[in-house]
Amino acid sequence: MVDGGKPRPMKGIRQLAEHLDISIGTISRALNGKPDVNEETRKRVLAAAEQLGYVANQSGRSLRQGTTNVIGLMIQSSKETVENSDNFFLTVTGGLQSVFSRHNLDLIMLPCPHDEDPYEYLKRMVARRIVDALILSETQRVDKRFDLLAKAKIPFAALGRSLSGVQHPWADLDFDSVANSAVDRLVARGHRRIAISVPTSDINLGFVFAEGYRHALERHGIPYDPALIIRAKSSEQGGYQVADELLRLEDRPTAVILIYELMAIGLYRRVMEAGIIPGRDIAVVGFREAPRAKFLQPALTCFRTSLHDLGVELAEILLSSMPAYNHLYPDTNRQRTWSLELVPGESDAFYLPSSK
Amino acid sequence: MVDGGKPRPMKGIRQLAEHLDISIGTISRALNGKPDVNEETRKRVLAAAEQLGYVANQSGRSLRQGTTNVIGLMIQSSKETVENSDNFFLTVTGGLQSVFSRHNLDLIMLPCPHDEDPYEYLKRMVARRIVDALILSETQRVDKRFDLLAKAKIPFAALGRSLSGVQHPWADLDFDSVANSAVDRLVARGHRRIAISVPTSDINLGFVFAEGYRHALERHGIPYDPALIIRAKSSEQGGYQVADELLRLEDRPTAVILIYELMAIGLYRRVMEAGIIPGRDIAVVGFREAPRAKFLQPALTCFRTSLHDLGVELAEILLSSMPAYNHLYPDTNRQRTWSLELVPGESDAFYLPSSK
DNA sequence: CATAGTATCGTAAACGTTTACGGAGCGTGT
DNA sequence: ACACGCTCCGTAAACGTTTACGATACTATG
Repeated sequence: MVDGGKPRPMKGIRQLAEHLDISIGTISRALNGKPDVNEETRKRVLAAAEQLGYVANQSGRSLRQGTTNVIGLMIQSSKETVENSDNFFLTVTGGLQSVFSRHNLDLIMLPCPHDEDPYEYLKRMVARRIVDALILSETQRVDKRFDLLAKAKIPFAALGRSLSGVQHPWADLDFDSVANSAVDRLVARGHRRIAISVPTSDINLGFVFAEGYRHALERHGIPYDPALIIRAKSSEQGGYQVADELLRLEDRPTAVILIYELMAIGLYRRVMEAGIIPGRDIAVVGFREAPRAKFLQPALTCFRTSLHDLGVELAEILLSSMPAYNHLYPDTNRQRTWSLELVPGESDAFYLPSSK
Repeated sequence: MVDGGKPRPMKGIRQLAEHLDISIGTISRALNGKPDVNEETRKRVLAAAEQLGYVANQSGRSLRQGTTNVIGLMIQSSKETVENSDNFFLTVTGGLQSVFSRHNLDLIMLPCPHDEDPYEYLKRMVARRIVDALILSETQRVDKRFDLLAKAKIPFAALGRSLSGVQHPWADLDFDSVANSAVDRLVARGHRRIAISVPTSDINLGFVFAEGYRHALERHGIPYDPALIIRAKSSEQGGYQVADELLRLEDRPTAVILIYELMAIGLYRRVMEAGIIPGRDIAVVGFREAPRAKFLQPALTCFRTSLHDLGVELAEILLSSMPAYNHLYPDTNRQRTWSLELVPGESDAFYLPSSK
């Protein structure tokens, strides 16, 4: 057997092997940190790989190992839900990656097209085996996607709770306590008719938010009025519509809780058109994103949190439910609500004269 | 034939072949629409695949074909971008997908972690051969990534121009003409000291914007004052800082052009703190996102465009530079600026008394 | 009947990895 | 001398596809 010249240019690991005159098996072991390889040769291999710019072909590796080292984050970006969702996802993504990168896992975002059914899209992605695990977001109240993933035996976690697949791992903002403390704060200022905005879609956070609101009212002995639950898009336009609704109500609320802070822009606009000054004639409390709310006029009272850290938490929850990694995250609480901190502004600073 | 009731999930093409008693070659040909297969058997194969939920394993296919049918969109989500990107990426993504889906191409987003060098990140993604082609965004004035992609012979296009790789395909908003018409409009209202905000980073759009502004001034014979070019983050906070700078200038400008509309929130806040009313004492023009600007108080004059259609355009540009698809997009202009439409608001509606 | 052509299908070889298995070399203890 | 264990490395078989090639049956043509 003459292993003489090079009849044709080899690619990949074979070329590297030929260049070093080492077998491909050893090369692979050296690169993957396997124990049974001389440290001396490992150094040579690593150096040569670096120099020649060799990186293992992912398809070959995936095919052999049955694993892709890629985690998918599915986002729906549907027109109806949250229009300003990018920085939300990108910030959470940062937290996710800071954990995944420690395990050489890459995160990719899977944006489901508007015109495709999310369930079918997910089914396709799962079947193609392009990712090892999945993170779902914008969870619906009942969400068939959980059943699909459970049946396909693909590890997953969710950014947001859901009623389906009760035991699924998730991390979620604590909508419940936010609604509670918002109501507490407003009641302390003399408000009794408090409106709340919820999303138009069936996204579960809307229900959780509304339930928290309802419980808080109960606690204060304030009657619950369904007319004060206003469905609107989570955008400036939605805020404008919320104000429209408020103005139409006969016994007009003195306060309103918005589920998304940018809605305040539209709401401010609309009530001021009606001669009503936010922070003087009507109290407004928003949700999330304190740094932005600070610059509204009047500054919006709202709730701050670190979406980055929420991402970190969610990543750990996911890894703890992946067989290959769960030993690293032994007793992780797999269902975790993430708290927010109240940031007082001027939008609800006044006290109702009728109170006390 | 007893149909047990629950068809268990298939592992691969071999089991499908066994189930149908057809060779795997024929199965593959049938599924991929190859000509030399009987229509009758093709129907049988498709039906069985559908029933058993068989979808080709992507790794196997990629390995054999050397192609993944996946297009990557790299986003950097640097701290600054995170704050202002809003639904920018998701909207463009929608346009991209509407084209790609016609060719059975899936789009994934590749978010480069904050703490990783974009160049190294891209290099890794390229080497792993996880995508067939790439779309770059947030292009820098000089951007080494283009050289990397050119050398790796990976098809690519950019969302945004760059000075490097002069001949690279791109689609970009027409910052030049936006700056021009903003200046024209302000000059027509009597303004001669017009400030402009640009991003703090080296992202190329800032330079293009500033150049357009400069040319417009030249056209009107207005002297160019570097002090009127204000670097600030593209966020509410950035807008606040812009206002700060403006107030500090001795010969205070009467108008300001913002590169990102949300900056107006912070700017409004700051100038009003100084007793200056936007739309009366100072003219403000913003860039992009007319629907949102409408709800600011006073409504912001800005420029509207369809980011979705920009995505469509960009997708076609990319496909036209991919060998496998370029025959479908024969004479596509591979460098395309995308125009915007002025949406008049109230923020610059007044005329300077000194004019005329 | 021989031959060529056509439609359809099966066979097997890739694609680039990882890894189970075994073998060579060497040291050590009996 | 022998057995044994250890360290290190090469060999070859997978992983699930696609596809070049050839085989078969059938039809048409001479």
